[in-house]
Order: sequence, then C-alpha cells, then structure tokens
Amino acid sequence: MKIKDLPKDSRPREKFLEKGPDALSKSELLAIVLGSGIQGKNVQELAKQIIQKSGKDFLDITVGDLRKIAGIGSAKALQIVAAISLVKRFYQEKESNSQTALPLFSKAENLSQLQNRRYIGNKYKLADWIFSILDKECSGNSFTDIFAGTGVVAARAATRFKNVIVNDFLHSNHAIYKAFFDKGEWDKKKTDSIIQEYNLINGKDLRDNYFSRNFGGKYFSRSSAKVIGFIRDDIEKKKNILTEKEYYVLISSLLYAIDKIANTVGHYDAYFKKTLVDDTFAMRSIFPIQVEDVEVYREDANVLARKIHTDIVYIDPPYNSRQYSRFYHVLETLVKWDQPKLYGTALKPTEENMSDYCRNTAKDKLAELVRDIDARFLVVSYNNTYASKSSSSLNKITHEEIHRILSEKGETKVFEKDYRHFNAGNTDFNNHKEFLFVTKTK
DNA sequence: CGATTTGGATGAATCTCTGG
DNA sequence: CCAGAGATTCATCCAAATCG
Repeated sequence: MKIKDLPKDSRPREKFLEKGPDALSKSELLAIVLGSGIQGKNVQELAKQIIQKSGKDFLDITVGDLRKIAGIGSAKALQIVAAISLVKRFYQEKESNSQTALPLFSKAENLSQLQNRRYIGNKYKLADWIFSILDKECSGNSFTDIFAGTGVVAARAATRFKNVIVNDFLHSNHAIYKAFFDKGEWDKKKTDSIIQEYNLINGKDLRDNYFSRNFGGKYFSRSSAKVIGFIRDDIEKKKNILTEKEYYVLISSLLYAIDKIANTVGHYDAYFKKTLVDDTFAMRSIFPIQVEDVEVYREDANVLARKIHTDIVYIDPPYNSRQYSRFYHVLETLVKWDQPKLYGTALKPTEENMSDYCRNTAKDKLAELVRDIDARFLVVSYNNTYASKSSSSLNKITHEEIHRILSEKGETKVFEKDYRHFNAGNTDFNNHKEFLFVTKTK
C-alpha cells in the first residue's frame, strides 16, 4: 500500500496540518521526519518498525541500530539521530540557563508521567469523561480528591480550580503528591545530579541491606534490590541537605523506577516464583506539576471529610475487597522506611490503613462520609462489578445504596460509560460500566 | 507481546444462633 | 447468660488468561 492510496485524512502530513502534532502517533510523527519509504514498505510501516524495535530507548537509538533495519541506510539513520540530538541540545540549553525548576516536559506530559505507574482502578483513561460531566454539572472554585490514588484526577482539577485538596492515606501516594504538587524550594540540578550518581551504582559492589534481604530475588533481582535499599538509605542520610520538596522528588522518582522493574503483575500481592528476575535498575527524575494552590493530606477519607469545606468533592473509593495497602505494601515499606518485621510469603508488614470500603461496612462508611462532608457538589465513581465469580472482586456497595445515600444529601444524577479497562478473568463483563453519581446538595 | 484484573481455593477470625 | 456449633467474613496466595 502506498501513501497515495490512503484516504487523505489518515496521511500523516495532512493529519498534522489539520489537527496538529498531538493528534499523531509516535510512528506517524517519525514518518514525517523520514519523508519517504522504500519499495514494498511505505513510510508509515517503516516508521512503525523503528518505533517498535527501539521501544522505550528511542531517544538513545544509534545510527548503527537503525541501519540494521531493512530500508534504513545511513541517510535516513542520520536524519533520525540528528533530529533527536537537536531536540536534546535545545532542552539541555534551556535547562542549564534557568536557575529555578523548569519542567522539561509540557503539562500534558507531566500528567502522563503522574499516571505512569501500575495502579489498580486508576482513572487516567476515564479522566476526560469525568471532567466532561463535571464541567457541565458542577461549579465552584475548590475541588477535593478525597481518595486520590495516582492523583491524576486531582492533577486535572488543578488546571481548572483555584484551590485543590488531594488526599490518600497511603504513604506512597502521599509522597508522590508531595513531590508533584507541593510548593517549596527545589533545585532541579541538585536532584538530577544525585539521580545521575544513583544510576552509576552497581548492585554487585554493595552489601546487603533491609530491602535486599527481604525482597531480593523475590520482588526484584538481588542486585536491583540492593541498589534500591542503598538509595533509600542514602536519601534518608541526605535529608538534612535536602529541602522537603527535593526529598520527595527523590523518593517519588525511586517509586516510579521500581514500579518498572518489579517482578510482579503490578501490585505486590505476590511475585513470580518461576521466572528468574533479570532486571536493570534505572532512575529517572519525576517532573512536578506547577499548580496554583494544592493542599496535600494523608488521612482517612472519613476523618478528613469532617475537617474541610469544598465546592466539589470527588469520591473514588475502592470498589471491592482488594485492600490497596496490602497490594502496594512494598511501596509503603520503602517510603516509610521504618524497616518493620515482614510476614508471610508476600512479606507484608503488620496491617495498617486497611480500608472499610473493602469490607461489608462499606456502605455505612460511605453514608457517614457523605453525611459529614461540607460540599456543594458530591461526585462519586463506582462500577457495576456485581457478577464477578471472585468474591474478592465483587463490589461492596450496591448501585441502589449509593443512589439512596446520595439522594439524602440532594438531587442526584447518574452518568454511565461503557468501560472495560481490563479483564482477564472468566466472568463475562460484556455489560461492564463505569458510573458517575453527581449530587447537588440541598 | 507486555500489562494487569481477576479466579478461586484455603484457613483463620469473627459473628450469630440455639438450647440449656 | 453462655458454651459450642455453624455461618459468614475476610485476608492470603499465585499468577493465568486476555486485552489493546
């Protein structure tokens, strides 16, 4: 297939001119750089192949790597590598010229970085839908994300509300909000150079530490676990020469880095026993989101609800029996760093932050929260996983109960969206929906 | 082909019921 | 009121299977 045979609106150049660069995929953008393909392989196919082959390492791709691909000679290889180098150069100059923290990426990219971690029930893909409803149904200057999780909803809210409150009782989520949202002095060059040093560390040169003794050869390779534990210790040692913001930037960068190499399915309820872990630790700095006025809390949602006043509260509780504090205990242990005794195969600490929203008392807790909170609008997320074959995955509150609880507070509208983010189980989730309840208080 | 939600067995802890 | 039995709830464990 030649590019000329494609309909006009799916040709990269035409698409770019009409909708701008953000509408194009990475391979489409690369196709424009390349300009033309070769016989039997059009430019889009060629670009796609390069993107696939390089994966995450695209920015570090070499002329040699590229020339191995059929259809890429030195001319095209140089075109690509030169373009990458040019952009890198400009970014470097921009960085070294500025004293204050300057985000390397645009706001949109910071948002995508915030969600660039494995976290059950994260609302990244639903955020557009949620805000399309919020924009129509709610008004006000302040927004509270009271079960913030990854923080993506709060981050979006920060672009349109004057005052944003972001809360989660997990230590790891809290550390991430402190890094991304909190005000405070931050010398980017300083944290960058620390991270650069961390990336030079080789696990083989290190002695065992708390992290490697517990998690090495299990959730992480022995070598990576040693590096992670060493870095965590070092961040703690440097605490007196770091500002609070710098401290949390380092902690969060570490959290995002370990997420990428963990020998798990994404949470830490178990690790793979059979596969031999062969990971390589690499740390990359996170880039905080510049926001006007964000308050960060680490409290039980029901406790915080009694203390705050807000125009809009977004309530996104756990939907089923899976306890977040048990799923992400390794992150919790790493952030707290009080080095507790760990139990069981999964090496969990003693219970902390167990949520009643994961138990049969969930509806009572929700009723209490809704009753206690002082807000003009209440927005609740929930789905319809009521027929799951696994009791752990069944929703804890019925649709009717949520509606009844909210209706006592004011007129309640329900919005729904067909949504099956992911399902690998045996239950047929054909009719899977995500719901958004919006209540305007009396 | 990498990412990730879920199945489902197991057993412990807690709650409820019942008869004396 | 209380022991003991039966019922229910809840956390643990470990990835398989399926999606984009």
